[in-house]
Amino acid sequence: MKIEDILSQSVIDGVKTLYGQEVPANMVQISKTKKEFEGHLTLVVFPFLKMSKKKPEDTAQEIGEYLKQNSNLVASFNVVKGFLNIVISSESWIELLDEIHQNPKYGFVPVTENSPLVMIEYSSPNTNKPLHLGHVRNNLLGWAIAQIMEANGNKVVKTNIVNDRGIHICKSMLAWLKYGNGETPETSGKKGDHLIGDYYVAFDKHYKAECKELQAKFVAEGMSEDEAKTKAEQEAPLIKEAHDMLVKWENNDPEVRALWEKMNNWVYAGFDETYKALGVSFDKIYYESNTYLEGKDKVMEGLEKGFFYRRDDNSVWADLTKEGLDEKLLLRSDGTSVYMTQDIGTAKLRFQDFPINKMIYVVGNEQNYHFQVLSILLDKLGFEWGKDLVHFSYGMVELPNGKMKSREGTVVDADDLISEMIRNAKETSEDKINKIQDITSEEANEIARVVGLGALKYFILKVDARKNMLFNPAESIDFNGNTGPFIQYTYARIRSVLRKAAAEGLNIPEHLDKSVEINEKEMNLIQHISDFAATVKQAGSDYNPSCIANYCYDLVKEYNQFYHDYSILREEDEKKKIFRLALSAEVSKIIRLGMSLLGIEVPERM
RNA sequence: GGUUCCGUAGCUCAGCUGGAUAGAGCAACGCCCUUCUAAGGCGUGGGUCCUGCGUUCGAAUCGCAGCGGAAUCACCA
Repeated sequence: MKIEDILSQSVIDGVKTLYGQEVPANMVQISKTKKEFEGHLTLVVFPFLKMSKKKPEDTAQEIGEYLKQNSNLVASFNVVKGFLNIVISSESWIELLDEIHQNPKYGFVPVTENSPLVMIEYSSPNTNKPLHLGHVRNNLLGWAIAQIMEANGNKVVKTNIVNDRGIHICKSMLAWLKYGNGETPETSGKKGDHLIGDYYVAFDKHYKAECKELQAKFVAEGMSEDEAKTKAEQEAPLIKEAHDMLVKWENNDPEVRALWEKMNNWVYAGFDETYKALGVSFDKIYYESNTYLEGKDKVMEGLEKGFFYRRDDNSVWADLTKEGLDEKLLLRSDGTSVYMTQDIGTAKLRFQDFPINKMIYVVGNEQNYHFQVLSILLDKLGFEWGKDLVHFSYGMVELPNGKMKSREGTVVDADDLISEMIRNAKETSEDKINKIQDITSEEANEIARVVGLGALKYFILKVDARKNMLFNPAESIDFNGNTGPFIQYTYARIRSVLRKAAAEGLNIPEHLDKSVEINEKEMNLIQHISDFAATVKQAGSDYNPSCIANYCYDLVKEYNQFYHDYSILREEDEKKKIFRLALSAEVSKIIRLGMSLLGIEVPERM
């Protein structure tokens, strides 16, 4: 049981004994003591003044004395204004550390058969271009939140809905046919997704040229600039051809379908490489080409029940003005479905496939409105989890001169970024790696991979997911300071100390010796370690990986100060030496667990 | 215009279920490698927590208003 909780109960008992009044648990505010003051935990006594009818200092003194008498946790206390600073006994701290020591997955709630099932949708790429930095943020957040949900005792199904059909795919296909000369990933040496992406860009280039020409022609015929532009964009031969191709695709034209399949497979092979490099995976992948026709029947059902209405032109709409939103189109006048219809259909399929208790969509904040609507619609249509579906909405990744725009070529490509990070890590480590004598070049490469990715992942995950974040390609991601490698480095250093200790025959006992005298810094470290469980819980309820990242950094920073102050292996007092090794081992364990929630690997040496 | 989100050091970000003198990293400057891995530690300088009003013993944190920025409001996905 947590020290705070036990102490909190003692405070409740104390107030009752002293002032004869029951206080609700939420009135007991216990927080960590600020660094400037002596003590571990601080009770804010202001809420009790009305009961004690005394000055804050006197009230705090009284409660402090009660606690010291009645709780064996409390070693001493001091009062500063209305704050009661409590020093927890060193024995209690060691007991707590021992408890953590016994539990190799401290802070993780085990998943059982009866655990709720959470489905997490993330990644969800289009198959017409390679993944960029925005997708990287999505994938890392999706993976991290999946790990965090699992650590909080949920069964997790990770899913991906691949947008593999539509006009954008046809654009790539058309450009490949027109300008490709039969180029393949094999003949060109390009990754499949990059190859297709190049043709998407090629389409856009030629299309723009056509539009410009046409626009000039229409203007010459007497149209206004704007009118001419709109008309040109609709009438350009290339876009018409692409639309024809889409119609053929929908009519199952064998040639178009074969080409579509061939090119999509190239893209999937490319995506798989990127996913593998990022260390993310999925349990179930849905393809829009299989699901885009779903959802119509659900809409019709809603129409019959009177949730929706049909306009004169035959289109179907939901009126959400009562919910403070607009009206939303669900079926076009030609009866075909739109994005929203598809998402309803996908939801239906998923519910058939899995007994979902909770659905989390990891999708950018540009779609906040969409998910607000989807939630209401699913609820109306009788999906139990519809009302409280979670849209894990994350901010855009911005560049110094604004957003990434694929058409303007200002995207940061995921594959390029990953290999750049690994290369930088390799260069950086070359200066330092000679500290480790016996290291093979394979191991050096593996370290560079782990560190490079660690830097990238931590850089993205440490910032609050809701906020837009800035990435400056000119200043590549750092390896010093508040970074992934800093945390990884601390881990590797602890592991090195533990290896040396083991070589000396020093082993950490199964149960820790409670008679060791420990100092303030050590107690603070134990307190910090024990906070891990609460942090994991908070990350799970707030859907917030960044608090795990910040927790790891704080812990590592504090450990580094400890590490700097004491030479563990040179310590004369054997008991103390063992205790410090045990403490270090627990720190390394927590770092490993915390980083695993972020999908960041930790190296045994670096 | 409606809705939603954001605004904290020169830069990138923490802190936000109200609590003590608002924290890190980067950048600048100065110390510390014969000492378990210096990707480290210590120190100096740097703040109108966008503004105003309100609630409160107490506000960066909560409420309202304003200013500034972003997203969205498609028979695109």
